[in-house]
Amino acid sequence: MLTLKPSPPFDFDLSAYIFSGGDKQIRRYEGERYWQVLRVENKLILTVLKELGRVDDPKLSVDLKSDGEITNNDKIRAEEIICSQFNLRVDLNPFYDGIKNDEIMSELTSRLKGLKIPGTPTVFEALIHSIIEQQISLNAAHSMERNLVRYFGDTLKLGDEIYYAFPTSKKLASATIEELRGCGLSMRKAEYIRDISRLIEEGRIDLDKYRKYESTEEIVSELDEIRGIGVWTAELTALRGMQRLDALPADDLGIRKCISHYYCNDREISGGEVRRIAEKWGKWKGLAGFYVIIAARIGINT
DNA sequence: AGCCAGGCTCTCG
DNA sequence: CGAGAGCATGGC
Repeated sequence: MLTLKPSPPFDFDLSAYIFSGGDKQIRRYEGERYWQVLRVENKLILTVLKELGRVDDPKLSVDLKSDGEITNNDKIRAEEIICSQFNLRVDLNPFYDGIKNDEIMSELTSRLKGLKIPGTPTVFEALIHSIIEQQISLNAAHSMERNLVRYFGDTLKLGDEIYYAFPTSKKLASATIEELRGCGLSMRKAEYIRDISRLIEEGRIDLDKYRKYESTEEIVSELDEIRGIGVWTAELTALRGMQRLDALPADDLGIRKCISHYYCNDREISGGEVRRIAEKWGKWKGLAGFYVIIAARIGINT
């Protein structure tokens, strides 16, 4: 068991709330607990997170369970992944200060104080999710994501419970198109996912190197050159997988609708208009976009 | 039933 | 080149 000290303010339950409908054997938030399987040093560890403190003095407990020994090094690695994934070390105060002149955003942030983006443990997972979520409804995408993880993901058995880890690039690189299509994916998406996984296995793509990049735009333009990845997919991957809080998927239908709801009276707006509105949020525009999405989802009206 | 849904690529003209 | 068809499943 670990106890983490996130940078305040942090509202874990609000931040994990989007996983309420998740698969119990993959990742889910329920009864004030969030759980998922992490791959640490090629070992599968179930991590269960729970908030013990308060928004202004947060303490996050992490329970680790595996089918073998968990070393001290494993714990350190798991802690590192969770801190990064949930943006625990990010101080939200500069964001709140930075959007002070935006009345609407100020209202939303005061109502959603402590909300941080819950990302993915790996860049690869964010990228595969983003590809699957291209164009189709989230419900359809989530069903395919579940199929993919259940079919290709390694299992962790703890007593009579079984959990699935997100598949490795190695596993997906050797998948057949038929298997991937069997998860509900289109021919195209099956190809994108297999081919990108192969490029990673061949060392032609190094997703983790992007974390070191100074500029998010540079990341997006490089990812954009890969077949199957457009600007939208690259931005979403940077936001959820690389904790780039300045990455705003402006062309996203949900973002466009929600920003219009709060800023343009629900008139249909373009990605370009979203980018223009988002300029004033500066390096926090991806995070601000997430606030707007969550605000709309839980029905905050200004 | 049929149409749209957090895009992207490929193919025509 | 720019526009337009095609894709997959889930939900309304």
